Amino acid sequence: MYLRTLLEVQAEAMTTISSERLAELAGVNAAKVRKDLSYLGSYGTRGVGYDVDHLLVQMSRELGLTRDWPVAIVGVGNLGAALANYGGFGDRGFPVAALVDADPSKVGTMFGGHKIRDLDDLPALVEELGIAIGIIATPAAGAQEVADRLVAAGVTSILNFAPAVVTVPDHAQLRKVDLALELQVLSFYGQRESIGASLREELGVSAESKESVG
Amino acid sequence: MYLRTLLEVQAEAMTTISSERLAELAGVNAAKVRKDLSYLGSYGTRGVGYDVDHLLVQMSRELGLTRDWPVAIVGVGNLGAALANYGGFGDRGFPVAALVDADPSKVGTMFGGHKIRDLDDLPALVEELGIAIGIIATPAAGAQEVADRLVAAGVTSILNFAPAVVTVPDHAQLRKVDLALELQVLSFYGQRESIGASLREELGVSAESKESVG
DNA sequence: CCGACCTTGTTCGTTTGTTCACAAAGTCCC
DNA sequence: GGGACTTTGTGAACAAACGAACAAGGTCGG
Repeated sequence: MYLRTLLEVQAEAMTTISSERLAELAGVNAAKVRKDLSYLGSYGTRGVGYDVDHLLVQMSRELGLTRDWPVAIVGVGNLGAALANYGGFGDRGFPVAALVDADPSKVGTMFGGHKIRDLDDLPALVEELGIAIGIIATPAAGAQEVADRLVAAGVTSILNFAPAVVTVPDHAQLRKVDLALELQVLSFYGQRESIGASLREELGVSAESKESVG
Repeated sequence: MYLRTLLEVQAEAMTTISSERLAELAGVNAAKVRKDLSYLGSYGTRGVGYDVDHLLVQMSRELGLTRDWPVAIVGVGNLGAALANYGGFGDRGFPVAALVDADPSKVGTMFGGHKIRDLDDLPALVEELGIAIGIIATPAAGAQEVADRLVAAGVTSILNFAPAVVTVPDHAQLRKVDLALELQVLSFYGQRESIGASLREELGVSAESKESVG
């Protein structure tokens, strides 16, 4: 998040930035910014702030963003296809290097400039293309097996879009994005609001207005 | 998450479930399950567990999932188009009811069965279609304005896919999904692993093998 | 009807994460 | 060159989340 903010700051030709300003832009507390940045080392200058360029270099290095990380998308259904077409990954250093599916009728066909490969080809793909990250975009039922096969093939970073609990060995990293879950959380607040609204209506009370925290 | 797990459990024709089993399936601690479920009320039976059907009803009601929540996708670029085509939202009670874009050359054209509407139409769409949730899939630069206009139009729940810090008034709810950020986090661990691997190689130490926490 | 057994609901100590507050360090103007 | 001012880095206070442990409540077999 800091990285993204710093890139914007850099684009505005600012050479240094204070923790306070960075906190404001990133939407967090200034003390937290300083504590977080201190893990990189003491790169700030008291009385001045942090050198934007230097911070960006250090941060990119620490985050491993000085090289590209080829990703494989497993599951070329609705979501997988959508993600494959979405250009945002490649732009940010995560080129989609392979598409994989278990469905024999899909394997061998082209999609978005890639020939869809079989799940069994995973080890070869890792070897040939240096796949570092696997994206699971299969139905929930197949997610765990795909994860297992990704790990077996040597992929140690997995991003799971399938709405299922998936576990991996400790040496592998797993993150999950559950789109429906996010909407359900919003639905929860929407629900509470509806209840609040009908209650207020019933009681003839006007809604309180709150100020944004920024 | 519990809801999803319970639906699977229900599909297997189990009528009751213990906090321990539910915890295992959901990948969390049993005490946490009991604490979480206790917010719904005391729906468990000591010595037996929780009634799956009853829990599902209570939970769906509490989460506001007993009705559909129409969503509007703002920004029909790569990501917006991908999300619009992805059927997963509708299946889960969040039908895509409208597509909105600021680009005049897109407005009026059809996409995935919807005529793309102008940003200015938002208040009317909220009125006509009962849009409850707005999904921001624009470039980062436009995200804040879209959020402001969604809120102004009466949408109080927003899911932001744009890689930008967006703020909303306190009465509105905002959640964000940053796909590139997730990959960057994975890259960080991948990077550490690479460093670890080269260090170990240099020192002639073999990698430690860790057991999964399950 | 009773005792053995199971599972919930909740308390409480522990850990983790965030924020405040301030000394140390450095800049900048006169 | 010196003093006023700014900003970092971090120790200590505060807050939130987690998980172990256990009493209370309930089932079930005999």
